[in-house]
Amino acid sequence: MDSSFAIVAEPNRRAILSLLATSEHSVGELETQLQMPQPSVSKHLRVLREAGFVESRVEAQRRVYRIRPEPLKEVDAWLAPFRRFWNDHLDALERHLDRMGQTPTEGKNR
Amino acid sequence: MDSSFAIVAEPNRRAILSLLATSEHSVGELETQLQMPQPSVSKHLRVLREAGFVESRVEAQRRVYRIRPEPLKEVDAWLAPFRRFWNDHLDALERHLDRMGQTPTEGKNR
DNA sequence: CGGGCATATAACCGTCAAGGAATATAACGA
DNA sequence: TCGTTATATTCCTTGACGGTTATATGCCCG
Repeated sequence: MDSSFAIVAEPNRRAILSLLATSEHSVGELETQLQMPQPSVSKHLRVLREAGFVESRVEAQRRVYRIRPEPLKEVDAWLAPFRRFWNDHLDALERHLDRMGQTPTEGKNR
Repeated sequence: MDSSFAIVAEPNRRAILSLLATSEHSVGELETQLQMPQPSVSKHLRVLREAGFVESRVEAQRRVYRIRPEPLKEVDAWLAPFRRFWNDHLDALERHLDRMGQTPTEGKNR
C-alpha cells in the first residue's frame, strides 16, 4: 500500500485522472482519448482503483469509471505547509515581517 | 527531466521537503533528523536541486538548503481541477454528482 | 601544509513497476 | 448456442531507481 504520491507519479495515470475530473468515462473512451493500448488502460485503472482514486460502475459490458476524491485530497493536504511559499496574501506576509521588526526601508508604497 | 510528481513520489524526499518547509537546514541536520545515511541525503538533495525543488547556499563547509516553491506550485496547480470534489460547498458537490449520473447509494452527508 | 569535518560522487546491486503481446473472462445480441 | 464486443489478467522483459559502501572534493583551522 504505497503512498498516493507514487500512484499519481505515473503520467498515464494522471492523464486518466484528468479525463475523469471532467466526467466519468468507460475504459474504451479512455483508450481512444489517450491513444493507449487497452491492457495498459485497464492495468492503470486497476492500480487507481485499488488505491482508491477511482471506482467503477458496471453498465452492460462497459465499466464506467469515476473519480473518488479521498486520495487526491491527501495529496492536497500534504501540500498545505508549502502553500505559504506562493499563496500567501501579501498582507499576511507583511504582518509577519512587521512582527519580525523589519522596517522595509521603502519600496512599499500604498 | 521527469515530472515533478515523480520527484515527490519518494518518501524520503517528501520528508526532506517537509523539514525544509519549516526552515532551512544543512545536510547534516537533515541527516540526523531523518536518521538516514549521509550519501542518501545528498543524493536526494541532488535530485531535488536539479528538479528545482530546493536550492543551496554555501556557509563555510556546510551547504544550507531551502525550498524553492515553483515545482510544488505546479503540483498544486495540477490538483486544481479536482478540488471541487472536496473543497466545494456542499451544494456544488451535489450539482456535480447530479452531472455525474445518479448513483443512488446512501450516505449523502459527510 | 596537514588533518579533520562536511558534503558530494562513484560503482555496484537488488528490486520493482511499466510496457507489450497474448490470452482469459464476461456480457450482450442473434 | 455462437460470435462479437468490452474489459481484465497473465507472462515476460527491461529499465530506472534507491540503498549501501567506498572514495573524492572542498573548506576550515592549528
